Amino acid sequence: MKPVTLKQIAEQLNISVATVSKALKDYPDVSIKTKTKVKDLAKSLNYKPNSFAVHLRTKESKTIGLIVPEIVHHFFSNIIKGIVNEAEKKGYLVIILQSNESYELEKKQIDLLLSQRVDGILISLANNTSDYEHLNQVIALNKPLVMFDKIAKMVSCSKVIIDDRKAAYDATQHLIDIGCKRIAHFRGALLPLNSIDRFLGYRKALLDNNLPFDSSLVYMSEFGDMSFEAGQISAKKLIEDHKDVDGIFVNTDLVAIGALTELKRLGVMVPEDIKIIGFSNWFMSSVISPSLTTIDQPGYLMGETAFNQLYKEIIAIKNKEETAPQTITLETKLIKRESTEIFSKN
Amino acid sequence: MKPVTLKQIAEQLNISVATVSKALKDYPDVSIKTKTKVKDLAKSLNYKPNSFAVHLRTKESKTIGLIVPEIVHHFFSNIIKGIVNEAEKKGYLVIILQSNESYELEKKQIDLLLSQRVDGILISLANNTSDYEHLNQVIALNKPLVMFDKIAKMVSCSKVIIDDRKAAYDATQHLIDIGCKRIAHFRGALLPLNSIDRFLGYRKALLDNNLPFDSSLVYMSEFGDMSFEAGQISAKKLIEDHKDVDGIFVNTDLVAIGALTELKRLGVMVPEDIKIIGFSNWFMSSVISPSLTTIDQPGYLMGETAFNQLYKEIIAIKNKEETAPQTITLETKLIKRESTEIFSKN
DNA sequence: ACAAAAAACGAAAACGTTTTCGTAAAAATC
DNA sequence: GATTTTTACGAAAACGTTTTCGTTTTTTGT
Repeated sequence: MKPVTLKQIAEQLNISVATVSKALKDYPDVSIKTKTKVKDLAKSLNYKPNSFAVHLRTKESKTIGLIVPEIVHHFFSNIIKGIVNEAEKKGYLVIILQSNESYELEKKQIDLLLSQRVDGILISLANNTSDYEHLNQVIALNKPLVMFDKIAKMVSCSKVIIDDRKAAYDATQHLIDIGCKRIAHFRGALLPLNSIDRFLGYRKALLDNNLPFDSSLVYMSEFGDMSFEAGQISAKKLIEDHKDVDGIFVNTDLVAIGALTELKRLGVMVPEDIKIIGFSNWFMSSVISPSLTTIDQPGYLMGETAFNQLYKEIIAIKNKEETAPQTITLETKLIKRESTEIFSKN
Repeated sequence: MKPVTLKQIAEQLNISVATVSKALKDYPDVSIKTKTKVKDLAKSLNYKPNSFAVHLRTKESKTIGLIVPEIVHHFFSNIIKGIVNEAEKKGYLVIILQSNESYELEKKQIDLLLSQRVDGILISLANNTSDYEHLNQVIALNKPLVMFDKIAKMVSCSKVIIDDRKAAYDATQHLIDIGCKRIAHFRGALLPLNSIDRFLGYRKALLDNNLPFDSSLVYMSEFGDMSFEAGQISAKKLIEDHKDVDGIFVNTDLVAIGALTELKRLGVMVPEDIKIIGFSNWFMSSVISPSLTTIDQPGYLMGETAFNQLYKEIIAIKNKEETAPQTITLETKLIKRESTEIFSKN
């Protein structure tokens, strides 16, 4: 009933605890004979080292902390999966926490993880996080910290991101390439940074193609929420305000799908009248009708990459090596689907 | 740089480690004066108890393990969210592991969690888990174990489930109520249990309504996978084989959406020609067109409930009370949408 | 002022490991 | 067979807490 300890094994075999410990870890100064005796008994008693005792001695927990703003989200759950899978391969466990887009919670959770003595922390910031003291505290403790997707440029740690500005540029360019002249943008809130960058990418693409930038074509949902309804509302307004729009670049797929639905309801044809491109490549974008052209964000890869960077830094610190913070930018990909198919006008 | 310890605080204040420890935990045998001195210094040094030392002494880790077959899944990520949120409220951290629907991995992960000395384990089984030794091992160690959704009836532990048979019955009954006479079923694989129960609910509803059960109307995808493509393939076969079918009850939403798409491609109208009902209420079911009638599975609530049951058992064991395993059945709800709207024939 | 009671503190053991260093036993060398 | 070298083992400290129990100090009552 109570877990087996080294001591019990030692007593049964009439040898010392030290020898048992060393036998199990294949120290060279234990004879083969006792090694096999010890290992056999350990297995038959189903011995499992007490991780607390181990970690107390060795100062490493083989555990990392992960903070995401929201668990129920296709992109983030893919990231989580990437992290968890990769961590397990390297013998690390992942403690997961959800900040619910709240800075206050995020701060508390960092504290929690620190007192849990995790070996490192992976984090994607809450939207309203603009103070970075809690993050700098982690760095000050010389504990590896890697940020992904929703990052703060000011914090001096490694980051794994996509190039939102470039991806948005590509998306907009695609609309232009297939003939759109009046392109609207349904943008995200003022924070996180990602929204801004996507907006800037959109604007740059217009200007680079000698299309006028018209700020009245940029829509932001009332509460900055990225919901299905936000897409519906913006689409309705857009059709009321601007009859001549022929393309929309939307900040995120869910909003794009809302817009798609509303346009359909209003009798506006996609892609015939208006072409739409989303962002993130949510699974559902491939199965709705018309299917949604979008930018693929490599969630799983981002999770893997973020963990591997963290792992490198954990090992480096263990070996007392210096490491410089790195920023890794992952490739995005334009996924062409029906919502931007060229409609022949004959 | 190195974390602050009780010893350092004690030395600075010229008192013993014991007193410091007691002061921080508000023991009655420490004077108010020293308590405030200790607490102030602890705060200014940003002292955080070393969790390993604490846990080594107290024998509880304030950590639980969670194993799910798949993280990237709307239903499961909702469950995860419910568990993580509820756990945090009670001061517990969650270590998350993904079995990838593999029994082998699941077994290893149970071992991992046990050696990590978690206070309890939450698990939803992999499809091919049919041996329960690893689970019984947990129970034998008197460590709380709660299974949810994909359970094994044979294992003597608490369970949180929905009544799949009844839910499937309700779904089928709904099709019957709105006039369907020839109802097909796209079922899941032979495991998990849930598929079987849904199939049985479907059959019972037919028989209770004096409709013949025709096994040729029951389709199972080749590899037992519940994918979009599986829905497309089954739909195609169905239309080839049975011209007279007017309703389909599908094992899960994603497959239903695949079927929906294929029917549309084949020129079969939903709901006019064939009515479809899914299962699980994936988010996308509400935004596709036609929107999909389905059975709502309360994922978040299931997560909350599962954690709370586990928590109860953790506390009970701590207090050396006996607890009998409980099975908690959560309510499902029929969500009526366009895919089963009644089509007036005039 | 003195004993008794109450309050405040500390010494030490314990939790289960890991690892250093010293020593005993066995093997090798001449 | 005596000495050295090699091999195998164990004692003990350390990691940072918590908690019991004994001791000292202060307060109370007379």
